[in-house]
Amino acid sequence: MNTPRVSRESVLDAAMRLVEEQGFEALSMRRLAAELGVAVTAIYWHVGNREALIAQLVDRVLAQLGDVAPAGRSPRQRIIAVGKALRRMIHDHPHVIALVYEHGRTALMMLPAERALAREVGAAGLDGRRGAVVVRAVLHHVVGYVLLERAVRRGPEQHPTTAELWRDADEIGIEPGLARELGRPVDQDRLFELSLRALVDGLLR
Amino acid sequence: MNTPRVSRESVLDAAMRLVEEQGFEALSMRRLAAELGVAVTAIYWHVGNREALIAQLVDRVLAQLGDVAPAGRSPRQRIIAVGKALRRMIHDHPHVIALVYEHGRTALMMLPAERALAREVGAAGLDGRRGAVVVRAVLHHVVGYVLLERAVRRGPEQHPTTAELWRDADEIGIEPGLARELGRPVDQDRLFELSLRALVDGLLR
DNA sequence: ACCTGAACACCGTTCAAGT
DNA sequence: ACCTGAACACCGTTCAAGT
Repeated sequence: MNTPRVSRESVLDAAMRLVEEQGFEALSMRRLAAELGVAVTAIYWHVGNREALIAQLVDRVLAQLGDVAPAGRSPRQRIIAVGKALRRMIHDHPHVIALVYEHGRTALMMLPAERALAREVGAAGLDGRRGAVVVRAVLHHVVGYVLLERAVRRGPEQHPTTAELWRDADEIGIEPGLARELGRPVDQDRLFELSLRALVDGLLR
Repeated sequence: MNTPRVSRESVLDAAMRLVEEQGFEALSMRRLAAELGVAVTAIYWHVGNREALIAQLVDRVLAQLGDVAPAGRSPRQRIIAVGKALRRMIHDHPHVIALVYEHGRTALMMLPAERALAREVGAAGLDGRRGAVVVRAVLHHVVGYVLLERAVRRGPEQHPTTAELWRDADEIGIEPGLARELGRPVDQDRLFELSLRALVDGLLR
């Protein structure tokens, strides 16, 4: 009886490395096997099939993520802080969101932040119905924003550049100063913070 | 000289049908060929390779989408109307967003709505810098919201159901009435409209 | 308990060859 | 100009067989 060549953990480790270094689409059973120096079918013994492997990867990653820590004096400030922390957390683990999104477990990823928001909203003294709307609206705004950031960033070098798209804008009734501004690249950090603040202000009014 | 068996258009038609009926992942060159009753390689002659095929599909779909029509009396109402129309448009073409998202051309899909928003924001009398923030914040909110809706809807029947997730909430400092409310299913239409209104209110203040 | 090898049914893509 | 067939390098998965 000789020691096992791989284990569930070593398979997950290698899979995680593959995803982090080469992206989600590089994760194939055969490449994984080659990486581990083992026959493809050995992997199946340890983790089941590909879908199960990904599920276990998602579980592991979600466990690592950790809670978001709110900071600030007023409930309003703390709600905004949770939103910013959530975005930062997702940004710090770009491979995670691909994995989680592709496997349809976004709702679970958002749960810690949802709870943190619920605490702050409760502290702000809102009743259940109005409070739930605030929690969910903020949560949706933040996560949706990050998903879109990802989608747009992934875009190829656009054939028509952003500036060109707005060159003819005044001909179709768009104010020139506005068109010029919209032709510039977006400062995502600034836009995120401004829109989050506006949303929270609108919700707490 | 006999007539061609397929054309660029017939290939795109068949590909579109495949995506609409069986989803994006069902679109393979070989299946497409089988559907058309032709050798796989014939497709390559007409559309290039798979990536090029998808690009042409995206172009065609974006051309079909049409503009969003604003309605309402005040600029504020019209901005909200554009946001709602954009979400409806994306919802009406669920296969489109998969295609566009997967191919990184989300920014182009948003352009008509962005222009409609720019007109309304200009009419509201905001200057360039502030107006651009409003346009982009609303646009990001709406599209991000829809992307997240998609992600969450795709989630498998969660092992822990939503209600269970909030059962122990009061033990970790969450107000019971709020926890009960968060355990209920989300009314997406209502939440979308409320959060959009709040965002616009916060932005126009 | 743990691993291999062969086999099956799929992929996308290239290339020489046919009409 | 338009299409075929063979070939190559990939996939995920199952199954019988080995130790």
